[in-house]
Amino acid sequence: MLQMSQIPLARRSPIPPENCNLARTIEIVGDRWTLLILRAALYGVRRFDDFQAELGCPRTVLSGRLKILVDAGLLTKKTYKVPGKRARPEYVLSSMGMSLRPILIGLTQWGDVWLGKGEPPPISFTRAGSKTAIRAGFVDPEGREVRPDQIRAVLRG
Amino acid sequence: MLQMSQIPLARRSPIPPENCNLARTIEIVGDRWTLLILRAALYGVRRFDDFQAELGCPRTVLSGRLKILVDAGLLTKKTYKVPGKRARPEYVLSSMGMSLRPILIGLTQWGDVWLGKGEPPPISFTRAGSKTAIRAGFVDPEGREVRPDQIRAVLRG
DNA sequence: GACGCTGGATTTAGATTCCGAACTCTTTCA
DNA sequence: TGAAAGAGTTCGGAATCTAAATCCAGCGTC
Repeated sequence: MLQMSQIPLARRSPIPPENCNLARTIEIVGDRWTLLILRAALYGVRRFDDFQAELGCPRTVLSGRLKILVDAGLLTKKTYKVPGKRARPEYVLSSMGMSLRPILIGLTQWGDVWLGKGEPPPISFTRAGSKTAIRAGFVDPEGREVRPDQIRAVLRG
Repeated sequence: MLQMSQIPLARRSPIPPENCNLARTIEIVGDRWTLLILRAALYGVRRFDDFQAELGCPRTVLSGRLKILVDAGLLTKKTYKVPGKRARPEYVLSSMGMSLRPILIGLTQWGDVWLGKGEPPPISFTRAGSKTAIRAGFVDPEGREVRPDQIRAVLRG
């Protein structure tokens, strides 16, 4: 993760995957169904059968993935009650899960660019009150953009 | 993906996963080994045995994942030749794969915050020539940061 | 030029996970 | 009393994963 144009050859990564926070993150969210669940959750889906209809995955897989996400802290299991119906659980994003939103948007935009087949993207993102699209990127502490070729990795110790 | 603080209940997402670029992206990179391969590649790993030593995954799985990434266009299969040795393939990131870097860095920083166990992150990112850390985020066309609660989703049509 | 070495990749067998459908359980409505 | 709806669990067969052994091609060596 050094320079954009050309990454020097390495035999191993500078940080062993065992104590890398990226690898730890991948252990949780690096799964097709898990990511699709988070996608649906960010669009407001909360209920078991709604997730199932949205994803089309086996109920047993959905059940397992929801449990993992609740245990990891990305989803919170609450109870909802429609009047005249019985109480049921719902799965809502915690702030831990919410903070993955920039990454999901970034993946969406990556797909728009590289997999979009020339069609305009079905969903785009703007600043509130504006109509021009925003994009995922990097900012310094003052909120100014840092272009990809300016990024440098710094190892601790 | 509307407002940060409270997402309204939805029975289905506004975009069916079949023609959603996020879902298409997840089909490619939504896999534990694939993401770990991309992580290693961004750190400069290029050779089969180096990937294998880095990831510790079965060679058959590695072989399959590399093929998927080459077919999808994220990796390019080239040939390298050490003098006195025979020519061998190496797998280098294409610009398509390179452009995933902000997302991988974003995932790293998400892990630093939520899975870091209080330790300072082993790797951080700065602007070239500076020492202050940068972060993944959103910018408008003029390069100014857009804070998460200012983001709005806009559907086409 | 037969032999071993080395790096890349496939084969094989067994364990795990996935999938799809059916089933369970509980409360509410008719 | 019966039927419906929501949230799961159970179960057998199919696909995938893992680990280890094997294959394969070219280079250096003798």
